[in-house]
Amino acid sequence: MSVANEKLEDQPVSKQRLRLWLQMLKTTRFIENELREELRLGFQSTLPRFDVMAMLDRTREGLRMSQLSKQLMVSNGNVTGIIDRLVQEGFVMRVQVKGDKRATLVRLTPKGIEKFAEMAAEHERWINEHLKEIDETEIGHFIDILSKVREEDH
Amino acid sequence: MSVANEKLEDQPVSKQRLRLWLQMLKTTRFIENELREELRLGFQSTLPRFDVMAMLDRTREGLRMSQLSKQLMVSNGNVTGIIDRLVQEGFVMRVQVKGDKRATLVRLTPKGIEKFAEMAAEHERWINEHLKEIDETEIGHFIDILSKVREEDH
DNA sequence: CAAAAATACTTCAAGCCTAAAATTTTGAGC
DNA sequence: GCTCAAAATTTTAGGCTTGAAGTATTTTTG
Repeated sequence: MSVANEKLEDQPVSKQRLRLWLQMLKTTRFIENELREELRLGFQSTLPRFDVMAMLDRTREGLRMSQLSKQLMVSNGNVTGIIDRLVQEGFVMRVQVKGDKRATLVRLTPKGIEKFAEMAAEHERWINEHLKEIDETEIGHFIDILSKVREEDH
Repeated sequence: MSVANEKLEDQPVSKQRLRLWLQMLKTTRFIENELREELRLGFQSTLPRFDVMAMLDRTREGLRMSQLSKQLMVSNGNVTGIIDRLVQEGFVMRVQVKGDKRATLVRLTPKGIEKFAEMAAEHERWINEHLKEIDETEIGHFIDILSKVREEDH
């Protein structure tokens, strides 16, 4: 590729991608702020707790701490603290894995399942409202682009 | 709208929007994790500090604390702590606004300008690499969709 | 089988983040 | 000038987050 090409084509695209990234960040931050507020006022809960409960709701038999932190892309030590508080509140319980005394299985309590169902219904409504401008065709396209980013990046 | 319609059309779209949101979150979290690591290893810095410096670099005459927190969409008290550390490191300085003793102007020091220039160049390269799968046509489309979300939501 | 390496998790220190309360200063209305 | 609401920022308490160090257990390997 020529030097002229680099100046005329690569540079602008690189700046555009940067602009796109800043928009992505701003938009997700905006929606996260809204959700945080809604969870706080409506359920006296937080986003991280909701995320953990959502993951546990999908796997009722429970998940290991390491699986949780990997799926949520947050550190190991972080999950420990969030689970501590959820256990404290009675929404989650720790169960020993038999055959491996190092591991812990974490699962929702009946109270946790009930609470999550309420939160999830509202959550879906909030998201649908915030993203209402994106139509069915765009959703698919958008998801494709996003998954390409994560695939490529390994 | 009929009940049948609601079941056949609204429900699925609402689920799809939810899925889209989860993908957005996962993708931005992934890229943020990469950037955090790169800033830490390459510059002994952090994402929040970089964000603040980026904002200050765009407005060399300085910004008020309140403008900073509004632009970055983070709380007032949060910015105080980040600026404290940047001042400590010598990259930022606080200047009194004359005519209003309540307000503080914050601006980059020469050392801060220099440091930021280095970081910004690398940062643009990292973003361009992570988003390399998104071509010029898609970028524009993507940005349009994102801005619609924030517009609509007020 | 004993030593070493790997795995699962927790603890720790430091930084980021929020909402709410506190502090200081400003600006109106009297 | 005085009073008081509004504005700009900091402080505070509590929760989230990370990377690194620590503990216990399991697996590998010599």
